[in-house]
This record gives sequence, C-alpha cells and structure tokens, in this order.
Amino acid sequence: MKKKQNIIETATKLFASQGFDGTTTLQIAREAGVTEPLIYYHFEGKDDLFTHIIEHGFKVYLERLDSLKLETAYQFEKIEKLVEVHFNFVREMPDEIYLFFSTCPAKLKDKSHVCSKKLQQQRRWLDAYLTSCIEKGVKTGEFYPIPIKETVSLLFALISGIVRQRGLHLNTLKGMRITTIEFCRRSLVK
Amino acid sequence: MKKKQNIIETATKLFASQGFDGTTTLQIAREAGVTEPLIYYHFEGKDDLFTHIIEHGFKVYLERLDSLKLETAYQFEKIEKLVEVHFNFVREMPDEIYLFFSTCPAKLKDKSHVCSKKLQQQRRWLDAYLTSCIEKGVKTGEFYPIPIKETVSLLFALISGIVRQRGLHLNTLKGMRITTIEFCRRSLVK
Amino acid sequence: MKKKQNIIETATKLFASQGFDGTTTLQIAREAGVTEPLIYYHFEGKDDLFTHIIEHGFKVYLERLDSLKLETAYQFEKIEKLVEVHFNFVREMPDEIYLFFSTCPAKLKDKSHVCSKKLQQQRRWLDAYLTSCIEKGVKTGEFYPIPIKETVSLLFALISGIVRQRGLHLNTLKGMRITTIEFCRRSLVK
Amino acid sequence: MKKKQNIIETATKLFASQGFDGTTTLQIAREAGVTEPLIYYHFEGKDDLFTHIIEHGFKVYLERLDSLKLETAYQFEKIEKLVEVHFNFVREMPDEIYLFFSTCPAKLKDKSHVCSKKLQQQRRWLDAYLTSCIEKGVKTGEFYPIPIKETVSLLFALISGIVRQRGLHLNTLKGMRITTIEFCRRSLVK
DNA sequence: GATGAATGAGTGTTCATTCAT
DNA sequence: TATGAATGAACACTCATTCAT
Repeated sequence: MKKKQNIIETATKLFASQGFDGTTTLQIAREAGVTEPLIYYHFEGKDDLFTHIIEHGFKVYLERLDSLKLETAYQFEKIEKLVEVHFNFVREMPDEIYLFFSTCPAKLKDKSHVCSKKLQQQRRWLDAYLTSCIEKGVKTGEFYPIPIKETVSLLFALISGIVRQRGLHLNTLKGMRITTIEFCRRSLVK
Repeated sequence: MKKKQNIIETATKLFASQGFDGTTTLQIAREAGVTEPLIYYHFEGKDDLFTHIIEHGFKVYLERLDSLKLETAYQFEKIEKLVEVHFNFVREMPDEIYLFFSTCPAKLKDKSHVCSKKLQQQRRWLDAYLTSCIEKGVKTGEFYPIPIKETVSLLFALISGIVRQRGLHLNTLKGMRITTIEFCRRSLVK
Repeated sequence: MKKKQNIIETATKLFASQGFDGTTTLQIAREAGVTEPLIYYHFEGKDDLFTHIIEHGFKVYLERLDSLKLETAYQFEKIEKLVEVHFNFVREMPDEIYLFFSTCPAKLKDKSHVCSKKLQQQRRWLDAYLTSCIEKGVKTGEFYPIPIKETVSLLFALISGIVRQRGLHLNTLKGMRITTIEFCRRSLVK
Repeated sequence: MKKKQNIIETATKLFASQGFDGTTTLQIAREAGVTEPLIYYHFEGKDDLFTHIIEHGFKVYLERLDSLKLETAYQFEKIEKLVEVHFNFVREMPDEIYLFFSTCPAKLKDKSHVCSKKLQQQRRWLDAYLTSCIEKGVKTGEFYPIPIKETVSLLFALISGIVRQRGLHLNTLKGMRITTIEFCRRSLVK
C-alpha cells in the first residue's frame, strides 16, 4: 500500500512540473520505484490517476475553503482569510494547487472531464465567495464603490497568478503574504 | 509562402489551446492544410517551430514594451501604460501572450532552451521596469512606502493572472482594464 | 470445489464464444466469481485449463461414440446413430462440441499439443467408423457404389458444418435431425 | 505500393491460420518484410486491416455468386453451380473464404462490425438462392417433397463444412467436387 | 482454498522525423 | 516547394503468471 502512495506522490510532482502530456507512465513508475503495470493495478489508467490526484487535492482544498464561511465583522477580513488560505495551501501542497490553477488547458476542452468539472466548481465557489464579500463591503461603505464583477475577476486573477508563481518556484519572497493583503486592503477599504 | 504562415498560425493556436506536448505535428499539418514534411522544410522540427513562434511573438511584445521607456511625470503612469500594453496585446495576439505566460513548464526545465531564455528575459525586463518605477515612486512620495520586491512580484502575478484568464477566455468583462488600473492606483498612489 | 466447477464452466462458455486467444484469465475469473490466482491453484495455466476442458468433453464424447460400436443389420443405421449422437451432444454440451469442431486453428499448429492430438484422435475415430460403414454398405449392395474416402470426408464435413451452425446458434430448426438423416439416406441407400 | 500488398497478403494468411486474436501486428510486419508503423500508415489499425481483407474478398466472392443468377432448365443445375463456385473459390482464395466461414466468433458478437454485416449478407444471399431453388424444385416435381428451410440450412452447413476442411488443408481429395454434387443430386432429384 | 499485490514480456498504436522523388 | 512512403523510438496499456500471506 505504500507503493500506491508512492505512485500518487510521484505522479503529482511530475504532472505539476512537466504537465500531463509531458509525463509518461514509465517515468512515474521508475521514479516511484515500481513497475508500470502496478499503476494499472491501482488505477484504471493515466487519466484515472490524474483524476484521482485532482479529486483528492480538491477535497482538501474545498474543506479549507468551507472553513472560511464564518461570520466576520468586516468583509475585508474574509478576503484576507481567503488569501491566507491560498498561501497556506500552496506552501503545504504546492503541486496540487498548481495543478488546479495551471493544468494544461487541453484537459479543460472536454467539459465533461472530471477535472474540468472540479475546476469549474472551484471557480464558482471563489466567485460566489468574493461576490458576496464585495457586494456587502460596497453596500456597507466598508469598501470603495467599485464594480463588483470586475473586482471579483481581478482578485481571482491575482490569487491564481500568485499561486502559479509559487508553484513554479519563481517567487519565494517571505513578505508576499502581508504585501498582498495590504495591497488589496488599500485598494478596497476606504 | 502562405502555407508557411498557415503552419505558424495553426501551430500557435494549437500550442496555446492544447499545450506543446498535447499537439502533434500531424494535427498542425492537417489543420494548416499542408503535409507534415512541409513543416520540416520550413522548420528544423517541432521544437524549432515552437521557438520561432515564441521568438516572433516576443519580438513584437518587446517592441511594445520598449515603447514604454519614455519619461513621464508620474511613475504610476508607467504602470498604467504597462497594464494597457498587456490588455492590448492579449486582445490582438491572445495565443502568443498566453504562451509566454502559461507554457507548460516542462519546457522551462531546460534552462538553455531558447524559450526558457526568452521567458527569463521577459521576466527580467518587467522586473527592471517595475522595480525602477516603484523605487522612484516610493522615493518621491508618489507611492505609499511599500516593499519594492514584493510589490513587483505581486504586479507581475496580477498581470500574468489576467493574461491567463483572457487567454483561456474565462474573463471577457469590458471593464477589466479600467478596474485593474484603478485597483492598482488606489493601492500604490497616496 | 464448486468454484473449480465454476471456472471450468465459465471458461468453456467463453472459449467457445470468443476463442482461446480472445478470452483472458481475468475475464474467466470475474465471470466465474473468483480471483485469478485461484485458476492457477486449480490448473497449471490457461493452456492447461483449455486442455482440461477439451479432454473432459472429449472423454464424454468418446464414450458416446463407443456406444455406437454395436452390430446392426444395416450400415445406414450406424450412420443414422452417428448423426443422432452429434445432435444429442450439441444439444447437451454445445460449447464443448463446438470447441472440438471449430477451435481457432492456431492451437492445431502445434501437432504435439494435447488438444491437437485429441482432435486428431476424433478425426481418426470418425474416419475409421465411417470408412468401415460405407465400405461394408457398398460391398453388400446396401449403398450405391460410391467413392469411399470422398464420402467419408463429405459426411464429416456435413456433421461438422451442422455442429458449427448450432454452436453459433445460427440454426435452431426442429426438423434438422430428421431432415439430415433422410438427406443422407436418399444419397446412400439404394 | 508493393509493400501494402505484402501486408494484405501476409495478414490474410496469418489471420486464416492463427485467427485474428492470435496474430500480432508485429508478426504481420515481420513476415511482410516491413515495419509495424507502415501497417498504420496504410490502415487505421489491426481491425481496419482485417475489415479490408474481408470486404475485398467478399466483393470478389459476391461477384461470383451474382454470376449464378442465370436461368436454368433444372433447379439442381443451380445447386451444382453453387457448389462449384465454392470449390473454385476455395482453390483460388483459400484463406479469404476460410475467413468468411470460420472467423473466430468473437467478431460476430458485435453485430454492427463490418465483418458481422458482411457475413450476414453472405448468409442471406445463400439463403435466398437456395430457398428459391428448392421451392421451385419441389413444386415442379424435380425434387423430392422435402422441407425447404431445413434443406437450405443443411446445404449451407455442408458447403461451409467443406470449405472449412479445405481451408484447414484437411481434405485434399480430388474427387470431392463430383462426389459432393452426386451426393446432393441423389438426395434431391427424383 | 483463496487472495491482494506485483511483474516481465508483450500488444496495438502514435510520434517526430527522414528520404526519395 | 511539396509530398507519399517509410521508420526508430517510444507510448499507454494488457496479459498470463507468481508470490507472500
């Protein structure tokens, strides 16, 4: 059973660093210290292995997101928490979150593919969360009178941009977390 | 010569939508209405075709970036221009810019690869441009006293996040351009 | 022990309907409700399982054939009995007899293979039986003066053709038995 | 283009002697003196190659059958011609006709498969031809008053049995042709 | 008796690439 | 320029079989 875990971890790392198409089952097997057929004993195929990784990582990710749904006095606090969750997640599971945000878009073409569905679900979740935050913040006067949809989209882009950077190990500055939060605060909070 | 152009355009579109590894030379040939060997007549191989696309797109991209090096009274104006250049570029050459920002990172592993070099060049250019801007802005008091490196990194993440979104056609709101600029202005300018 | 029987019955059905090469041990195991290694506990391998089926079916088949060796007043009665034995056998053990007559000939290439030997034995038995019948029938004037070898071969072809048809469920007419016998009678008996 | 023909001929021979599942593409390639990918250049895959063989052989076969549709004074003449066509065909294209009559029934399970369709077509053709013959023969008193359907089925079984024998090289007697015809004549014609 | 985990050797198939024309 | 024919190397995947338990 340790070998199955080996396969999963190796595959996650390789998919994140080389893409799905750029990673071969032989490579996964070798780096995991197993033979190729074992992958097919534990999973239905390369696609299924990928799906398993996405689904598992996504489950953990969603649990964290759901823990954010507590009431707060200020809307910005919710945005702050959201940013922090992503910083924490990318530190603990950098490959998984990188896959959510950067999977080679070939996979996304097939709308019925599990990955496609999960990623849409993620997008909808963040959208709903951010929209609610900003709408309230604008209404109560906590935030500047800013366009809702555009700001949601922008925050999503910012978060995914940062996650991608970290996933690629292009940005390892310690102060990013606080800088990002303050950057957003000045933009949003009156 | 029209066929060569066909190959380039088709390849650009396919690489952007399916990734480098997910696109075959046969697919490029068929969609471009030519035969496979013709690709090898015009280019040394699949890698060379990809390189050509990146280099050409990059040349145009750099020309636009270089046109920004004019003196301005305010540093934020430079950032504003930079954002605008990217919005323009992604509208005119969505596939090319998507490739710069999102190429499946397999290619990036080989640091000596032309693509890798170009992309690093891009990063250095933006880094230098933004660092200079923000340093000056902070020094002159135009900007808040913010950490330089982190803010540069954040702006880079924001821009690449937005470009990716547009490249994937996930975000087609008209107000994004002005919203983005105002978002940054409030964060940076006192 | 019921599981062993399950394996045998499932394998017989699958070999007959899909051929030896078209049937996998996994398929046999699944449809028999056991795991693959159990097949290897009871048999030496796939080949051995096949051999066992052929040999067992052949034993039953031969016993029936041997019961025909009783003396009869008329030679045609012996042919009639032979045809009837095959009609009975194909009704009771359709898969087994189908395998004798139609096994994908790949197996037959290896002349030393048990299956090959059994099938040759069958052929020799039928050959001897029919040759003796027809020779006598012709000599005594019961039959028309027909060429021996060719008629034997023809009757063998007819029987195997009918068995194949039934094994493939292509021919389920009730009157086939009597029609076949009368067809042969008119051809043979003066 | 000679190589394509090589592939077809080699594959025909191997499919006939080892079955579809028992023949590998590598084996076909080697015996045809080509490399495996060439098979995939000329055909879509192993299935397509098989289909091509069946379709081509079947076309020739049907052309011969269609040449039988001439009017004759006696119905038995039509049956005689039918038997002769099969004897000729099996002498000239033994592998092809063997495939029609003996293809591993796995293929036949998929009713939509081209092979399945062709074989059904063959059966319908022979059925219609023989039914018409025998009905007329019985009505005019040329034949004995025999059951139509059963006799058709029997003749089909006889022909396919003989073809199988010859395809397997189990029966190479020269007198088979005339013996078969006379056997049928005595059975059918008053 | 019975099984979950594992594998060496292959299987059909695809790919980027080449070559003769 | 342009292509039909061809291939070495690799690919995802399957198979019959084994072994520790």
